[in-house]
Amino acid sequence: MKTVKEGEIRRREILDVARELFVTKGYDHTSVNDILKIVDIAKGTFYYYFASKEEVLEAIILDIVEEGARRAEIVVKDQSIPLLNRIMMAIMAQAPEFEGSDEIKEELHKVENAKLERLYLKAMLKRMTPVLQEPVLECIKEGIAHMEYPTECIETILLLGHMMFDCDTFEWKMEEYPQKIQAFLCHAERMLGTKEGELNGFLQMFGQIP
Amino acid sequence: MKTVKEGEIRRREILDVARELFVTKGYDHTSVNDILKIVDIAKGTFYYYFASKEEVLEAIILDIVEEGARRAEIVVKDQSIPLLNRIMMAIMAQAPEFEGSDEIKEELHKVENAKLERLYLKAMLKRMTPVLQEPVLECIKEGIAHMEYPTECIETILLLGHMMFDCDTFEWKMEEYPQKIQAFLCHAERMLGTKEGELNGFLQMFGQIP
DNA sequence: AGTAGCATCGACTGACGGTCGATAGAGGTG
DNA sequence: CACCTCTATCGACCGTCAGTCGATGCTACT
Repeated sequence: MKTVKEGEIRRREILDVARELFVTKGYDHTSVNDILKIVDIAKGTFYYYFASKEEVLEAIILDIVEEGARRAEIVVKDQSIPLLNRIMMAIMAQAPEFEGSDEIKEELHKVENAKLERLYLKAMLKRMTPVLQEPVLECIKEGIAHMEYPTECIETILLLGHMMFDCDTFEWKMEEYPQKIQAFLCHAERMLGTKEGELNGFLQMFGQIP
Repeated sequence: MKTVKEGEIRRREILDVARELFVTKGYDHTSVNDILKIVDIAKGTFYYYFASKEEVLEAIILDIVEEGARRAEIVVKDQSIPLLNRIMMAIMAQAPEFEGSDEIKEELHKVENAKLERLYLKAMLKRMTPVLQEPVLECIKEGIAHMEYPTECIETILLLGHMMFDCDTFEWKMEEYPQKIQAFLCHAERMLGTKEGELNGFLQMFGQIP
C-alpha cells in the first residue's frame, strides 16, 4: 500500500518522529526501523529523504538551536526589561530546558546522547554568541559591565550555563543546586564586571530547574 | 593454537590495544574485531575479561584520568612553585594534551568520540576537584585570592580549560588562540579574585597548544 | 491513452556486538 | 603416570542494525 505525500511534508514527518525518539530513547538506542514503524514508511523512503541516520540528527539539532535562538532574540529586543536582565533571560530562554518541552529535559543529557549533546553545544554557541553581542556591548557602553573580552565572555557564560544546568556534567544532587546556581551567578558577575549581587534576582528563576 | 597468559597480563594487552585504537580511530569506528586481530585472541577471550566494549572504554578513561591526576598531584605538592602558579600548572599537567601523548591530542576531540569525551570529563572533574581544593584554600588564606565558592570555582575553571583547549568546542582558528587564552586567563583571575594580570605569565605556556 | 519521473516499497547485504558450549593446557593428587 | 579440576581460550553462531538497490505504484502533464 502506497501513500504518496509531498516531499516537504514527508521530510517533516520523519524529522518530528525522529526527534521525539532520539530525545526519549537516545540516538544510539533509536533504530531507523523504530522511526519507520511510527512514520509508517519503508526503509527506501527514509533514505530517499536523508542520506544517513546522522544527517537526521544534524537537521534536528539545527531545528532545536534555531528555536532557542528565536526565543532569545525576542527577549533581547524587549526594551521593557533592564539591559543586564535581558542578557541572562535570553540565555535562559534559549535553553531547551526552560521551554515547555519536558521531553527534552531529562533525556538530552544521558551519556548515551553524548553525540547529540556535543553537536547541539557547538551549533548553539555559534548561533547564540552573535545574539548576545549587542546587549553586552551596550552594557559596557552604559557602564553596567566592564570587560576586555566581550565575545569570549559571552561564549564562556553560554558554555558554563549549558554544561552546568542543561547537561548534568557534575552530577549534582538536588540539594546542591541552590549553592551551584549562586556560584554560577557570582562567576558571571565577575566575568562581566558588574556590581556584586547585580544578578541576585535570578536565583529564584533558576530555582525551577530541579 | 592456544597461548595462555596470566589474567592480568591479557587484560592489560587488551586495554592497551583498545586505548590506542579508540584514540586514533574513535570509539564507534573501532570494532571489537579490530582489537581481537591486533591482540591476536578470539572473541570469547575478549568477553572473558570484559563484559562489553563499553566496559573497556570506561576502564581506559579511568586510566587516563588517573594518570593526569597523578601528574597534577606532583605539581601541587611542589613547594618550590609559587602557590597560584601551582594551581594553573596542575591544571595544565593534568590535561592529556600537554603530556607527550600526541596520539590523544588530535583524536580525543572529534565528534565521533563524544562518548569517550563526555565520560572523560565527568571522571576528570570528580577526580581533580579535590586535588585543587587544598592549594586554592591556601591562596584564600594567604590573601592571594578572594572568593566565596572555592569548590565551584575550581570546577568551573577545570571545565572551561577542558572545553576550550582540550576539546575543540568553539572550533577556533589557529590565529584566534592567543586572544582566547588571554580571555581565559582573565576570566580565571576574576573568578579566583586575584590581582589583575596575576596569571599573565601563563600566556606562553598555553602557547604550545597550536 | 500514453508517458515521464517522482515517491515508495521491501528484500537483501555486510558488519558488528555479544553468546555459548567445547576444549586445551597447567597444576595438583594419588 | 593416570586422573582430575579449573581457568583461559577458542570460534561458530545469533540477532540487530545501518544502509543499498532494482522494481513499481502514483501523479500530472501531454
